[in-house]
Amino acid sequence: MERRVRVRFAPSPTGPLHIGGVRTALYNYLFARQHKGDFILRIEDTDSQRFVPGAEEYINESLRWCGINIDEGVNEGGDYAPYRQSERREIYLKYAMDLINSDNAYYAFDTPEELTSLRESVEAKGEVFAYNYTVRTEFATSLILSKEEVEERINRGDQWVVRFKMPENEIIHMKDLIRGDIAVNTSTLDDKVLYKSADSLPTYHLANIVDDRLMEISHVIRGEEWLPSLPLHYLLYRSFGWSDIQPEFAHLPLLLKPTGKGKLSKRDGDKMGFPVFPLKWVAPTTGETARGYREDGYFPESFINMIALLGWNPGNDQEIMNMEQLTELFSLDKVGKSGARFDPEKAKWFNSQYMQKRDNSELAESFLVELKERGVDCSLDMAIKVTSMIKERTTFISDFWGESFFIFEAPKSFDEKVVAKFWKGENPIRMAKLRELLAEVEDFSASNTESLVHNWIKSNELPMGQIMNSLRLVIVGESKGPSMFDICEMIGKEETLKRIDFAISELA
RNA sequence: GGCCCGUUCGUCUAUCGGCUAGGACGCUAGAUUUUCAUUCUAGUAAGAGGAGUUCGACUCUCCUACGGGCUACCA
Repeated sequence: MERRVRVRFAPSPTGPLHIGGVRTALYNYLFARQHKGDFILRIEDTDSQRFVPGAEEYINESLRWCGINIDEGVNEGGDYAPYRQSERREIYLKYAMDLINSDNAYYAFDTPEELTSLRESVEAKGEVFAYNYTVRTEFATSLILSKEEVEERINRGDQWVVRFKMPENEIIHMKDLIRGDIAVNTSTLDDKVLYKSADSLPTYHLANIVDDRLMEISHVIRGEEWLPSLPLHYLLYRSFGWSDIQPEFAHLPLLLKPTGKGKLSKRDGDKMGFPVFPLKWVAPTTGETARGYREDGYFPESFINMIALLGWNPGNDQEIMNMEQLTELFSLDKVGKSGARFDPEKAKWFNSQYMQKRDNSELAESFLVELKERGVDCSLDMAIKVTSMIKERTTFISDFWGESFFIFEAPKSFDEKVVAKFWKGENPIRMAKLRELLAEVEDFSASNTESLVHNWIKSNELPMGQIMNSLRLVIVGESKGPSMFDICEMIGKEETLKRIDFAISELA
């Protein structure tokens, strides 16, 4: 019998959710949906030192914005609650004790300070310090201390940790859904801390394995940075006797900087001018801010489409896909093995694609918000007309104003280069004549003015380019924008004539 | 340093032993347009290097180089 697919996204609330984290969440979500399984959000807040207020809310809001729906989680609840590890703390100690009782782990009484200084002195000699089978008997641990001594130390309040007793010289064979078979010799691994008495909390490794088991997780899909700890996780499952029901693993390639070395970081975004986070973030303590895709004007569909293709593809040339299509097409064996450099230019291209698909009235409503802020009075109807006129030339809604300001306000100045090029010879006189012609026009619709003006140009054998560019200079102030007749219709007869008059007197 | 993972156009990638190596972004040129942009067309550009297996290798194996990750009482 196939077991029910249950996957989880398990971020740590230590700050804003990174774009790579969103991708991990997305792949988990797509996998769950495709297999009619469950997508779980588990908050891994076992590091009391690094906890950041607001980070959990940020994670939830980010996923909501992306359209990644959570089946079970801190806000949604579920049969396996609680989903916040800090609320599950009493669970973990028992499992840590089980490991000690089965001789797979042991108490260690050395303090972090002792270890740091020891590590430093060893490294000063150019050697590598590893807390493993070669040295563990040199420390105060339950491996060498008598049972009574261990109890006495614990009772008198000495701090302790539980460390995993990593086997010596054993080859661990693992399977990764993306990378295939992997083997590691346990002698290269160390005795990881699983539980710490200082805050009565487990470390990631213990909490993760215990919760994945308890929550009946079927597939662990996570970032490649976890690959080195996969042998430990295998060994933990084995020590608990859960090897036959452990989840399958898939380690995702990392997101790399657009240029240079290393993985994508907040600094890259700051330096190159693109967001690294889905939403804007304000650090609660420092007040430091980081821009977000939402605030930068990206559509969530576009954002999702873009990150979905970072490290995965459907195997054909299709690039524009919505969540339903992604769900249908997603496959772990089409996930790439190597890290993907992030390309901000392509991100923009995706948004312009989605811009064209967007409904005009929806876009217009967003545009109206900006117009209002600028003190521009505009009806929804008008905004829709403007939108349909300019959207094909934009990537973000924030581009709208720059592409349409001349519809809402007359030019106060005129582009010098365009003036030099077109406001010469007979053109000023021609504009005066054109003004007379337009003053007589009753029906100011684009189609009517267009045919009238074109006829006038033809019958008088006037140069089309000179006339139209001069008119554009007069009406817009520079050499850009959609069809002149559309613009004239939009601003109306009165305004058109006014602008011609103003330009003639101003440029005289 | 050690361990693990990876390596096709500048970037994201297709190819699962037969390739004249395909698509997209970007860039360049041309066409369309009254302008700018859009759009369309075309061009640019890749299998890290070396051995081996094979009739045949981008695809499989090994070595080297390079890149990435991990190496905390962080996740």
